Order: sequence, then structure tokens, then C-alpha cells
Amino acid sequence: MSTTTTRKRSSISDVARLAGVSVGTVSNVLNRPDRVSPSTRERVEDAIARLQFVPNGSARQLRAGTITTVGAIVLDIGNPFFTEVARGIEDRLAEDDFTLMLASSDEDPEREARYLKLFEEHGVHGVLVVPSSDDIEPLLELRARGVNVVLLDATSPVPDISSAAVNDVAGGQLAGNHLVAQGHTRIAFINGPHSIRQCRDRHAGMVRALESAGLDPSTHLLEITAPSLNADGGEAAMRQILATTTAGLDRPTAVFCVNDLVALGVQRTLRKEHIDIPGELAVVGYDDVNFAGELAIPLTSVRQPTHQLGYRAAELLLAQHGQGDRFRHEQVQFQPELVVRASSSTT
Amino acid sequence: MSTTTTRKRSSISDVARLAGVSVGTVSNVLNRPDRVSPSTRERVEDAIARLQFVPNGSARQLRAGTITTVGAIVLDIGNPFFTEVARGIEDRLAEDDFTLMLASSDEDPEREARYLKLFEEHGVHGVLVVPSSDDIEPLLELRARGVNVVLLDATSPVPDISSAAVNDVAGGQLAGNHLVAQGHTRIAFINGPHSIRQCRDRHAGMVRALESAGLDPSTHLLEITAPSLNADGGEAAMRQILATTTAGLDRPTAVFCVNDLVALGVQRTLRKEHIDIPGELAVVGYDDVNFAGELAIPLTSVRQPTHQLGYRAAELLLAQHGQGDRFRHEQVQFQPELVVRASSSTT
DNA sequence: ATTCAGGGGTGAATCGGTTCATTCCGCTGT
DNA sequence: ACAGCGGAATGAACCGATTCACCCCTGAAT
Repeated sequence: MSTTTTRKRSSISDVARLAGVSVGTVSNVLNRPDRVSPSTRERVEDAIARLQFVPNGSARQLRAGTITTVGAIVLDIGNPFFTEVARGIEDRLAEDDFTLMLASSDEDPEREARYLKLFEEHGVHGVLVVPSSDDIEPLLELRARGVNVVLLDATSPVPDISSAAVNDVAGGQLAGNHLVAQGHTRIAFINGPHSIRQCRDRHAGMVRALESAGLDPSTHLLEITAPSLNADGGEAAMRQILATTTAGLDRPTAVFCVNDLVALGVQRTLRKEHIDIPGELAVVGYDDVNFAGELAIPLTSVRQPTHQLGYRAAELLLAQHGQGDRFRHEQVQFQPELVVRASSSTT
Repeated sequence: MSTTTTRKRSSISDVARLAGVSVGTVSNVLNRPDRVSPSTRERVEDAIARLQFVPNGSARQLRAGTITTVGAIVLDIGNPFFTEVARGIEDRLAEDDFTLMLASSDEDPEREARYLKLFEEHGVHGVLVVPSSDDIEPLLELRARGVNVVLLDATSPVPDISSAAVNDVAGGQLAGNHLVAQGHTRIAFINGPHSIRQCRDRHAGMVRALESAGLDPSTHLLEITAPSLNADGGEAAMRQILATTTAGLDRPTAVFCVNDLVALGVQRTLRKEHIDIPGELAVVGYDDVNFAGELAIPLTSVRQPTHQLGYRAAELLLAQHGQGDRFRHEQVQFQPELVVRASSSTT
């Protein structure tokens, strides 16, 4: 049983004293054991064990500079899409013995900035960021200060920064084409703020789909901004649509949701209101999260290669190691894929 | 536009030189602005801005000791239960301007140990841990070395460590009583390894429910260990049950799943195999995650106060601040609640 | 015997902040 | 004119590791 008293952390010099060697030797035991004779090494290791010595990471890092931690900031940790991406990141990092620190910005640039500062102050090797706004200037500055930066689920507007993303315009277009093909001409889009690129792009894709079908978006597309990008936000937005439109008249016959959590809220609302899916209202989501296929009405959704996205982004980050300005940055883009299920298909 | 060259981080003495003051003054501007005359303060702030100075967290922490970061280690970041708990933690921490570093142990004690070490080396203020095994000795040692520790979703076996948990025996019992009341006498339990307390306790609760109904668990309860505690694990376990039992004979008429992700996998499997829920097989999950009520067959589940759990745990951690050994530790326990839906109810 | 090589170990300098005893300076009161 | 005072600024010591120039010693080579 360990003691219950809180004693001060012991330092490398405590170990050195107890083992009867110099601090330099202890440091060598820690970092280059082969440079130390077996007998002294054992003495030192004994002392380490006896004192329960744990090296002070701050001191080590202060002197040595580099470190094997990377930070990641995603928009919403409650969204399975992002946790799957995080899993992909972790898997790639683990291959090089790096560890991940995960944080959620909740789409708030201020929170994002706070975490970036935290990461930078602690000297992470790099950061993977899903930007919560278009202003990537802070990220460029961060990079200029020596922190590797890779944009995640975003495409870099400048060539000298790497990014991994999924084509969201194509995703929106897939959804739009599908709905149009199903004969819908009044479509609602429950979206997030256009300050978020993903939202803007998916909207653009939807617009493009309508236009290429000869439908004027300004009359055939109704965009609603959800108060939050989760199930509750979806419910609120759906209720707003129901409250401001009349069935059979101006009410949309299909609703496209910016993600599956929103779609979940929409389905919940429609069930409570006894509105038939897809008969009265077709529903399409985005992300194809794990439960999408098992919902009361299995959800049509746009699938993204989540794990791959995270994995590749981490790879881009690790590749920059030590390359400095010489590194050839890459903008990787994956393609989404439509998974059609009962929520939008009349057959 | 920022420059594209990677320059070295500037330090406090660079700022001091540029502003024409001493390093001490710069430090004061940073930490106690009121001790500095407005004119010098402005000069220093100018210099900071011009150099894009970001204080080195390692150095600061090395000298100052304390810090406002806490670490949390959960079993599976892909499980909405844990992300909701994390949200609760974050909310409480934010009130005191602390920030959260989140990590996932994947139920692997070794990964847990790695993250604990990482957190300790970086001198976090404390850690919240969902233990991946019963051996909390490492955590006690960690505490003895001065890191505050609170057990999350676990009850401390020793009185001098705080914890916040939900009564899992009661949860298992709720599920068991319900299934028995519905007339089931052959029940399968898709569980995780008993090295995880939650799994053990839920099992104990189920056993207790059967016994109090006069049913011998050894013949009426079939426990299967899922290879992983997610949808894929649930699917594998369910297929194993189907492969080793015969409908109408020894096949269970109800299956209790250790969490909702597993239940999701079970539902998926049963749908593919055209087995009716709850007619041929009733399904009960655990956690009542956001999508539980919207599944094809709405899922009966044991609800836990996730947000509250995280919030309270964080509170317990923050309360220990500076109290040292004098602190009166607390073992908080919440009660779960059964939410009955169509997946287990014949009415 | 002398030189040399090199393994093993030493300890002071260093990283970039915080802290605090000390100095500096301008102003008031007598 | 001078002691006294207090706000502002200084700069050296310190936190705990890493690093590296240097020393010691033993055994091999000349």
C-alpha cells in the first residue's frame, strides 16, 4: 500500500544522490542506457524505483525543445464523425509513438484560439485543426512560429500548408441530384452557419444540383440555420419549418440535413408529429454515422471516409518533420459517396 | 500576410530588449499588469505584439509549478456515453478557467498508463480516470506524487480518494427485473470482460434480479463476452448466440447489452437475419444514448446521468485544490433509470 | 616506458520563464 | 535642505532536466 501523504516530486538530482552518481549519468540512464555500464545503470534504476521518480516533462522539454505530442481540435466531440476521424489520427500517430491531445472547439473561434494557445505554449509537435472560421491567418502565424499545422476537413487556401478534406460541394451535389431524381422540387436544407466552410460548400453543391436540373434555388430551396448542429438543433429547425409552412402548399417535400445528428432530431420531430417519411417528407443526412442504417426509417446519407481522413492528415503532419520550408505541402481531397436508404427512397 | 519562413520562437528577453525594460518587468506585464505603470506596460505590449511573442509554457510551469489543465481518460471516445461525460467535465472546468485534455484508453491498462505518465510529466493539475482495470495502485501512487486523482464512473475502494459513479448493480437489476416481468426466462447478456467493473456490476445486478425471481442464473442466464464494446462487437456476439443455439429450444428470448452501441450491432444483425424484435427476441441496452429512441425498433435502455456525472467528478477534483491531505474525500453515486421502449415491450 | 584510444563518468552551462530582495527616483512634509 | 516614503523597475537566483567539453583510468600499441 502506498503512503497517503503527499510528498514532493523527486528530481533527477535526488536520484543521483541516492545512487551516488552525477546528474548527467542519471540522464544518460534515462535516454541512452547503452552509454552507461550495467552496474551503475542498475544502481540508478534502483534509486529511480525507490524514489518513484518521474521525470519532469516541462524541464525536459524546456531544454530539449521537441516533443512527441500533437494536438487536434475538432468542431464537436459529440459528433461520431469527428471521433472516428480522431481514431484515424491516433492510429497513424501511434505508429510513430506520438500521442494525441484532443479538444473540441464547439465551432467557436475563441475556444479554438484558446486551445491553440494552450497547445503552442506546451510546445506540441504540431496541430491538426478543423477550422471554425475562414480566417486561417492565426494558423499561418502559428506555423511561422514553428508549429506544424495541418488543416483537417478543410482545404488550404494557400499552397504552403497541408490539408486533408472531403469534397463537400460534391457531397451536397450528390444529395441534391438524388432528391431531384426522386422528383422533389421544394427542398429544405437545415444547415449550420456559412462561416463554417463545410456548411457553405454543401449548400453550394445543393444549389449546383438544382441549377443543373433547371430549378431556381431561390424559389426551390429553403435554407434554415439550425441553432446547433446536433439532434436538438435539428428538432428546433424542423419545428420552425413546420410552423412557417403549410403541408401541400409551400411546405418542402424533402429535407437535407447538414449532418446525421441533425437528421436524427428531424426524424424524432416528424415521428412525434406523425408525418410520414419519406411519403410526406424525405430526409437525407450527412456523414453516415454508425446508427444511420438502423434508425426507424433508415437514413439516406452522404458517407465520408472518416478514418482515412484522420489517418492521412496525421501522416501529412508527421511527414513535415524537420523538413522546414523545404517540405512540399499537399492538399489531399477525398470523395464522398451517397448511401441511399428508406428515408428518401419511394421504391 | 505573415511571412512564410519559420523563425525561432522569441523569448521574454527578446521582448525585454525591444521594449527597453528588464525581463522581470515583462513578466509582470504578463501576470500582474497592475504593478506596471501604464506607459511601460504599453511599450511592452507593443513589443509583444511586434514579436508575436508566446510565453513558453514549459518554462513557466517549470518555475511556477502549478497549471490549469486537467487530464481525463475514458474507456472509449467513440462511445457517446463518454463524450457526454466529457462535456460535463468541460463545462465544470470552464467555470474555473481550466482546460481539458481528453484521451481514450480503449480499455487497455497499458494505454491508460501511457496517458497517465504523459499527463503527469506535463504536470497537470489532476486527472479524471475511468479505470480500465481494478488495480488502482498506480493511481494511488500517482496521487502520492502530488497529482489529484478522481475516479470517474468507478467507486473508490479506499476512503481517501474521491469518485463519482453510477450504480451499475442497480442498473443491471433494473434491466433484469424488467425482462423477468415481461416473462422472459432465458436471457442472454452480451457483456465485456469482468476485469471492467461496469461489466461485472451489471452482471451482478442481472443475477440478483433473476435470483429474486427464483430463477437460477446458471441455467437462465447466458453470458457472452463481446470482442469489443461497440456495434461490431455486438454483431459478432449476437451471431455467436445465433450459431450456438436453436430457436424455440435453448435460444434466449431476450438479450441484454452492456451498452447501446452493442445493442445497435445486435439490432443490425437481427434485422439482417429477419428475427423479430421483440417478438422472437427482446433487446435491452445501456446508456440511453441520443439515438436509442429513434432506432428501427426504439431501444429500451438504462439511462445514466452522463452530464451530471462528469460535472460532479470535475467538481470533486477542483475542490481538492490545495487542501492536501486535509481534504474530505467523497464517493458520489448516482442512480440509473430504466427507459422502456418497443424493443422489449410486448404491449 | 610512453603514448594513445576510448569507455565511463562528471558537472557546469543552458533552456525561458517567475520571484523577490534590492535599487532607483520623485515627491511630500518639516 | 533633507529625511522619509512608496511606487516602479531591476536583475540574479531558481525550477529540473539535457548536453557537452573535459577528466580519469585501463589496456593496447609503439
